[in-house]
Amino acid sequence: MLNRTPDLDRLFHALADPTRRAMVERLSRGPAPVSELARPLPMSLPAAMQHLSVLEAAGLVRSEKVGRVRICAITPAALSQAEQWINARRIEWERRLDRLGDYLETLDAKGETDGQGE
Amino acid sequence: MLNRTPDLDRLFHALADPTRRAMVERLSRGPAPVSELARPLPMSLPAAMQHLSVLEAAGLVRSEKVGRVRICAITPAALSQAEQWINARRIEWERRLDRLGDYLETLDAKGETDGQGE
DNA sequence: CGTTCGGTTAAGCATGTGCTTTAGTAACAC
DNA sequence: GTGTTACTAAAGCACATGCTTAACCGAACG
Repeated sequence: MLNRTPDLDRLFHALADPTRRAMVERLSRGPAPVSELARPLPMSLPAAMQHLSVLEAAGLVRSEKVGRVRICAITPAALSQAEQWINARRIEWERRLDRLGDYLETLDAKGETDGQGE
Repeated sequence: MLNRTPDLDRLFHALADPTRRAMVERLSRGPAPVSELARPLPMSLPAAMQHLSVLEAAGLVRSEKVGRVRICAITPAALSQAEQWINARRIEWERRLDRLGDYLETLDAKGETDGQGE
């Protein structure tokens, strides 16, 4: 049921790098050419390109060549896929804590008890 | 402003592995001992333990020894940190598309024009 | 006591990742 | 045409990751 993870793998892996997150942050504010993405980074341009292709492989970024310049832009849908997975986990444990709450309430009828907390 | 990323690194990296996500999924439904987390996995127990320590290092999982058994549980707060980062990106590009929308509306007063699209 | 169970540590290895430098190619400027 | 700009492709290298097996430890059980 949960084996369809090839793109969540790529997605989270892409986001696990500060350089790549910086690129996504930059692109959230609008499209940019490769060289502009690379300029602030402490690495060579080929290295930046490699990060970029990881982002593209993850579906987070889309790019298109215009003349000799490659313009990059984010693909919002990909990010929301990651968000959905996280959300699904939260729903699960919230429901569980909810049931636990119910259970503790039934215990509450008899006295004070707790096994929860930071 | 965005250089405080040491734990987003660990967090996304931890989630980038299907084995580790499976563990988180399992733990979302309730605490479990190490051996129960490891049982369904196609790998040795030490390998599973290593994944587990990645999850702990990322702050996603907390564990405690009870007798000779180690009980593991998720730490919901960590997940929401990842969610927040994703959300922040969405807010940024939504605001940007919003401004673009405004801009296109002002153009609309004069006629039909577009520079945006797939 | 000794044995099994659950977990832990350590060493070793194959592969992957993140960078580098070097050497291109295509578009634009002159 | 030549030269510069912006990107791309390829090779190579240092280090990290993900797994293995073997050996070990303390808790529980007889």
